[in-house]
Amino acid sequence: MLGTRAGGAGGGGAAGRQLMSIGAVLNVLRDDFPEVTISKIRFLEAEGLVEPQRTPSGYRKFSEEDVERLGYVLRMQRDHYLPLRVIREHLDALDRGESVPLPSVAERRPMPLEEAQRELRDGGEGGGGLGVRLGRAELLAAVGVEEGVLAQWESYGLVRAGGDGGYDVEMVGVARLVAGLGRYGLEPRHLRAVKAAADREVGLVEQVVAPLLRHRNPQTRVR
Amino acid sequence: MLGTRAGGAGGGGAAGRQLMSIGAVLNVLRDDFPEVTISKIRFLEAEGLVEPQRTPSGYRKFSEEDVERLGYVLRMQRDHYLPLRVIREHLDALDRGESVPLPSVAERRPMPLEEAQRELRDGGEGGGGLGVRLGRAELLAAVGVEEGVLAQWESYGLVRAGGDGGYDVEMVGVARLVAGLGRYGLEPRHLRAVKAAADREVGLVEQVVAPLLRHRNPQTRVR
DNA sequence: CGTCGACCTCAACTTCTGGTCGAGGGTTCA
DNA sequence: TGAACCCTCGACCAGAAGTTGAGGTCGACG
Repeated sequence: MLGTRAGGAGGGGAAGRQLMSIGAVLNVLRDDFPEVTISKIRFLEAEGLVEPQRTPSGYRKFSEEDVERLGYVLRMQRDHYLPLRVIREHLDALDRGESVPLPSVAERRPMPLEEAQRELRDGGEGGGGLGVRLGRAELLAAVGVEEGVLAQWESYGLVRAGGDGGYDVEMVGVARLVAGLGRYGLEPRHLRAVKAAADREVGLVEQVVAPLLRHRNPQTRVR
Repeated sequence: MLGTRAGGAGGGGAAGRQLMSIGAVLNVLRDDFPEVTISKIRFLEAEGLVEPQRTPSGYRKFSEEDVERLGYVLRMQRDHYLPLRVIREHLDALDRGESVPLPSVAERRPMPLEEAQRELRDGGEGGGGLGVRLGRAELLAAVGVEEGVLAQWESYGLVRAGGDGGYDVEMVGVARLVAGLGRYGLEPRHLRAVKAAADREVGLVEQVVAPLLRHRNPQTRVR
C-alpha cells in the first residue's frame, strides 16, 4: 500500500535523504516487527535509542538511518533479549566511533579451567565419545597457524589448553574462527572483544556437544 | 574458612556423589557470582531452573550437576541477559534430550532475506563501511569447501548471499565456523540450531568490524 | 536436654523495565 | 475548514526478578 515511498529504488544520487514521519516508519517496520507501535517508537526515542530530527513544529522526522537503527534495536531486543540499556550503550559507543562495549562476559576470572577439568574428570569420555583431545601440534595443524600466533592467542585468553596440556576439540572451532577473523584484519587485541563471542560459541558448543556425554541425544524444538 | 567440604579434591573414584546444602552451594557459587544469595537460589528453584533433591525433612541437597546448572543459569543471565524463562526452556529441552531451543532468531519469519536486500539497497554501504564483498568462488576458496557443501549450507540458511549475489565478508567467519564444526561431526542439519549462534556471531562481528575502533565508557545521558 | 545456627515455607512487598493510555492541544493539506 | 496526523506529559500497568519477614523445623554440639 501507499506505494509512494521507497518506490523507485533507482540510483537516486545524493538527492534528498528523504525523511519519514513516525507513521511512515511504523508502516515500514511493522512488516518485520509486527509488535511495534507509535508509542513504542516514541518510547525508544525517550530512552535515547534514536534521535530523529524534528520539523520546526516538532514533528519527528526519521532518516533511513534512523529506521535501520530502530530495526536493529528491535531485532536485538526480540532475538537476543538484550535490555534497552545495553543496546543503547552499545549503539552510543559505536556512534562516537568507539566500539563494542558489548554484552561482555570478558574479564572476570581468567580461570574456568577448573570447571573444564571437572567436566573432564566426571564426564570423562564415558557417554558420548568426543572426548578427543589434541596436542599443540595437532591444533596448529588443524587451524593452520604458527606457533607464535597461537601463543599470542593464548596470551589473550582466546584459546586455552586444558589441564592436561591438550586442547579440546572445540578449541579448533574457536581457533579457526579467530584465524578467520584475523585473515581479514582483526588482530587479537581487537579480538579480546570478540572473546565474548568465542565464549558464547563455546557455551553453545558445550550445550550441543558436552551433554552428549551427560545426556542422550539432541533433537529440535523451539519455544 | 570451613575448609572442610570440597577439601580433598583428590581422585575420589565412584564414591558418594556428595550432595551439598544450599549454604555450601552459595559458598561455591559466589566465587564466580558474587551477587548470588540464598534467596535467589531458592527463587531459581521455584522458577524451575534446578531441582535439587530433598532430605526427608525437606532440606535441599544439591548435586555437582545441580551446581553446574546453577552456574550456567547465572552465567547466561549475567553475560547474555537471557531471561530466566528462556534459560529454563532451553535447559528443559536439553534435559529431555531434545535440543537447543536456543534464544532463537530462527523461525518467526522464514525470510530475513528481504531485509538483507533492503539493507543492501538502502543503506548500501553507507552505514557499515567495510563494504567488501566476495564472489562465490572467493568464498569457497576462503573457507576451503566445495560448491555442493556451500549450497547445502545455504539451503539451511546458514550462509546467505546478499542481493547482489555477493557474500559479505562476515560470511567468511560464519562459513569457516560452520566448516570447523562440521569437521568434527556436526552436520548442517544439526547446525540449524547453531544458526542462532551464527547469527549472534554476525551481530557481534558486525559491531567489531564495522566501526573499526574501540574504547569503552558507558555513559547515561538519557533525555 | 537445651539451644544456636542453618534451613524450611509462604505471602507480601519492592524495584526496574518496558511499555500503554488518554487528555488536551497543535499541524497539514486537500 | 475539517479529517488525519502528530505532539507532550503524566498516570497507569504488567511482568520479571528478587527480597523480606514472620513463624516454624532440623540437627548437632556441649
